[in-house]
Amino acid sequence: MTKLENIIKGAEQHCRRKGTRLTLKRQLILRCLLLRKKPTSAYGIKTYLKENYGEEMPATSIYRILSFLQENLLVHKLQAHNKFIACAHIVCKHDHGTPQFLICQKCETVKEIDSNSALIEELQRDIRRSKFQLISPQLEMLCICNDCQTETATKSI
Amino acid sequence: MTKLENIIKGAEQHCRRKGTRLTLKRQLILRCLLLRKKPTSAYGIKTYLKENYGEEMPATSIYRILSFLQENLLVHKLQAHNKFIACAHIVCKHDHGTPQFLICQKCETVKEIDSNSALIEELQRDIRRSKFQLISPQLEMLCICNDCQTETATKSI
DNA sequence: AATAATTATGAAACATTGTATCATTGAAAT
DNA sequence: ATTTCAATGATACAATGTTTCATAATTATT
Repeated sequence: MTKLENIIKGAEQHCRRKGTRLTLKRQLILRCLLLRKKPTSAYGIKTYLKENYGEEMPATSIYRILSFLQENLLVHKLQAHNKFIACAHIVCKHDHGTPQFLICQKCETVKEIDSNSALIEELQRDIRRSKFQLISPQLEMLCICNDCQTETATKSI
Repeated sequence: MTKLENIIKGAEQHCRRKGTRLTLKRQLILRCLLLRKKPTSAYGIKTYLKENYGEEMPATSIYRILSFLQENLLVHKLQAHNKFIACAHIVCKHDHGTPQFLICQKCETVKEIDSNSALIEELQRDIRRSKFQLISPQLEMLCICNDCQTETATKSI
């Protein structure tokens, strides 16, 4: 079984456990995001579906399905560019505490890292101290990735 | 001198030091954000200008001016909702390391907090370890503020 | 199995956010 | 005074997201 199919199967199980359904359309959109790897906008998915599956899906449905996938922790929305990306931890026991995304501003590569959980806990303490309660823990950090760094360095010589 | 005028004066000095100019239009938009206090969209500013100053400003100009204010560290853009807010530290020696915003999802109140800088440094180390380089350090955390929490708690009784 | 109830998706129209391009105005500099 | 550069205006458009109402598919109930 391919890795992709394995992830899809994992996602199905995950939904079943939560009492929700990973319908074919939802599966299709998850597939897109898994294949694309890079963050993709809702309309980007629309185009991708059209070009690769001949499937015309209305924007409303795509947004709805993306919401479903987010609620079921299968997809993250990157606020920084209004784009979506498949969760990197669908088939591992990794918990979904506070995902942290490093986003390259040049090539849009995204790396989901796992900082020291003590660090995250301290951040949480700071938040509680300010009388706020974290509801959607997610950190996005706008970066330049190593490849793009060396690229520009070379160019400027 | 009012606090507002004091901040505007501070912003002017700040620009002068950087060799940029806080023109009247730029000042006007900064004023809006300082008065509104809550995060405001570009078009929200447009409406505000119209209603409160009778000033019709094209969207392009507003976006341009917001970019200017961001570059000059007078305004932050909150990625989470595509809205803008005046920097809380225009007239203090506070440095602009890594601003951290707690954003209430109900009432949109924003609190700019200052976590322990050791914490931020560790986050930076994690990033470097992943071979990324932070370029626009800013953390946005989606929360519920204390007021909205107690409000819903009361309602549910 | 037939029907009702619920959940999921489609379609159309629209609202909001953001940008590209080119023209115009205003300020600063020689 | 004229040139130059910086700042703003105007128009058109692209991209993102939502509202509303209709239809289809699934599940539950009899």
